[in-house]
Amino acid sequence: MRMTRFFGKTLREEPAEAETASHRLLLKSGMIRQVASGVYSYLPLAWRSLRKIEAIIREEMDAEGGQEVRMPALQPQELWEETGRKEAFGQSLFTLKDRRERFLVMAPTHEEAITLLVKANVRSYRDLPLLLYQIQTKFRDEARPRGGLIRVREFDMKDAYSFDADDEGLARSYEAMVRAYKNIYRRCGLPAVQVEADSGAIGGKDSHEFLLPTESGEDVMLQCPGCGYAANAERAESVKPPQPQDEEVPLPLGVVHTPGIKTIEELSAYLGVSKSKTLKAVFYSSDGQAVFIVIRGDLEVNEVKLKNLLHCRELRLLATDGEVEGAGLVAGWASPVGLKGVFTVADDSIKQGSNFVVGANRPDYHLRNACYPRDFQPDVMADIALAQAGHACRRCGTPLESRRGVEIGHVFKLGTFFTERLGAAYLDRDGVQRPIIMGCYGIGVGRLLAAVIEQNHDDKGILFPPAIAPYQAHLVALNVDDPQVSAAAEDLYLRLERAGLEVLYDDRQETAGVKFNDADLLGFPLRIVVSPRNLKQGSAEVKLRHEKEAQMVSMDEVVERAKATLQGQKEE
RNA sequence: CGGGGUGUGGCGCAGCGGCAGCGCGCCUGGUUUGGGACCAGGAGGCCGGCGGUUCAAAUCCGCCCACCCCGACCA
Repeated sequence: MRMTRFFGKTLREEPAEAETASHRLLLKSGMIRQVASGVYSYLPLAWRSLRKIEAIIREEMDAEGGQEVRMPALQPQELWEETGRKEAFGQSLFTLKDRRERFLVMAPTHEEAITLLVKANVRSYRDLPLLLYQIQTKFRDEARPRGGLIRVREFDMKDAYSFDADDEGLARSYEAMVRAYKNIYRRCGLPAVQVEADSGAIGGKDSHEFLLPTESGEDVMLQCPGCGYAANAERAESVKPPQPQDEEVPLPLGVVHTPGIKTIEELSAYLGVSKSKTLKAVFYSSDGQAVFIVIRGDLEVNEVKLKNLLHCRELRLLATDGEVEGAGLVAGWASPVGLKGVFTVADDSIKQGSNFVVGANRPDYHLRNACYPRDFQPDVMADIALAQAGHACRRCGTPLESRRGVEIGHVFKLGTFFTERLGAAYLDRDGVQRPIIMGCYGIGVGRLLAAVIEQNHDDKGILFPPAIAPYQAHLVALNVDDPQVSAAAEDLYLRLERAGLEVLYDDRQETAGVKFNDADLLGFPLRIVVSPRNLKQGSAEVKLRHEKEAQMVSMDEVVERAKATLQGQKEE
C-alpha cells in the first residue's frame, strides 16, 4: 500500500483525551477514532492488526478441536429472563424494543444462545465433548468506558464454550483452553500471568484470569514469589498479619474522649495505638438491607468476598449520612459493641488479639479494650478481608507482592447453570438424562490489541510484534523528487510485494524527519530506507524497529534480507 | 450513580461583554531535502444545544447535552 493512497493520518500533537499509552498511540497513529463514549471506528491499520489477532485466535481454537459458529447479536429478552441474567447484568444490558413492542437484548455475551443451539443438536453422550467458539461484536453498557480500547461498550470478543458429559471432561476442556490461551499470548508477544479469579455471580467452580502486568491496569493481582501462587486481589487469600501482643490479658472496657476523630488513621495517631489494635466499622447496603461490617483497622474489606458471602445481587457502601443514620449508625464512631438490630458481619481477623479500640456509638467517643467474644458477637464471622502486599502466602508463608494488570482473558468452569435452566441435557450410557456440563472462555480482541501496544512501545511509538503488525515492512523513500530515488523505491516496492511481504510504502513528498517519525510511531517490525545517499552505494538501509543500528544492504539483496530478518524475528 | 474537569476549524489551545484568533495540519506556488524545513498566498467555524440578561453574548445567568479523569460498577 502506498501512503499517498492510504486512508488514515497520523497526528502530530498528542491527543489530549488519552491518558494511557495504548490509547494515546492508537489515536496518534490514526488507527482508531471515537464515535461515542466507548464506541470506536477502526481504520485500516487497526483493522489489519485486529484481523491478525483473530487469525491467531482461530488457529489456536481450531488446534484444540474448536468449531466456529456465528450467533445473533439481537436476542429476545425472555431468553435472558429465563436464566436470570437480565437481573444479573442489570444496567449493563443494552435493550431495545421492536416495532411490535417486543423487548430485545443486544447480546453482551452468548451463553444463552449457544446453550439453545447445543440443546437442539445434542442428544447423546456420543455427541460430547463439544467445543464451539465465535468471534463477534458484543454490547455492554459499561458504567464507565475508559482507556481507549481497554473498556468499551461495543467490542469484538472471542468466546469459546465447552460442553462435556462429566467433570473430568470439563477439566480436560478447561486445560485445553488454558493451553490455547497461553499460545495466543505468546504469539502476540504478551507476558500474561495466569491468576485465580472470582467466578462471579453465576458461581461455578474454577476460574482463572489472564492479566497483563501494567500500571494502567484496572485489576490488582497478588503473587507469591515463593511458591508461584497468583490470584486476583478480589479472590486472593492471605495470612493476616499477626498481632504483636497476642497473649495480653483482656482489660476492662473503658470510654475515651475522641473529639472529631473519625478515621482509623486519626484514631491510631491520636491514641498512639497501632491500626491493628483498632476495629474498623464499614456499612453496606446489601440489596437494600443495611449490613454492618467489623474488620481490624489495618485491613480493608474485600467486597467480592463479602458479596459472595451474603449471596446478594447488589452490594454498595451506604452512600449518604441519611442512609447511615437511618440504619441507626453513628458514622465515625460506630461500634459492634452494644449495637442492636443491624445484621453484623465480622472478619475473622478480630479473633486475633484483644483490647481493641472501637467506636462508642455516640459522637466523639470511642471504647478501649473491646474483646471478642466478651463484648460483642457478630451474626456471621468469615474471611472478608482484602489480601495485601506484604501479607504472608497461605501456602508457603512468603510475603505476597502486588501488581496491577489488565485482564486479557478469562476462563470459567460454568457447570450446569445454563444447561439446567434451558434444559440442555444428554442421555448417558445408562440411558439416564443428565444436564450437559459447560465451560466458557473469553478473550477481547480489541483489548488484546491495546494490551499489545501497552506492552510494546517506547517514547517514539509502537513496537508491533511481527505476528500482529498491520504491515511487516515500512518502505521509506527519501526525496521522492529525485527520479533515481523514486525509480529505485518503486522497483523495490514491487519486488517486496511480489515476494509476499506486506509493505507500506511511504511515497509522500515529506521530509526525512516526518517520515522517520511516522515510521517509528506506526512501529512495523522492519524499516527500509531508499535515499540518494544510500543509492550512491547501490544500497538501501534495513533496520528493525527495536534496534538502533541500520544495515546497508545492496539493492539486489534487500528482498531476501528483509524476508530473512522477519523470519528470524518470528522465530524468537 | 457520587466527586473533579473540559466543550471555540481536522489536532492542540488562547480569547471571557464590542469585527472569532494562534500553532500544527490542509490547498497553491516557490525554495529546501537524513529525524516533525522555510517564504508567500489561500481554504476551513451555528464558539456543544436551548432559553434568558443586555444597545451588544464565545464571553454574564439558568437549564440541558456530550466527552475525559477518580471512585462506585464490571462474565
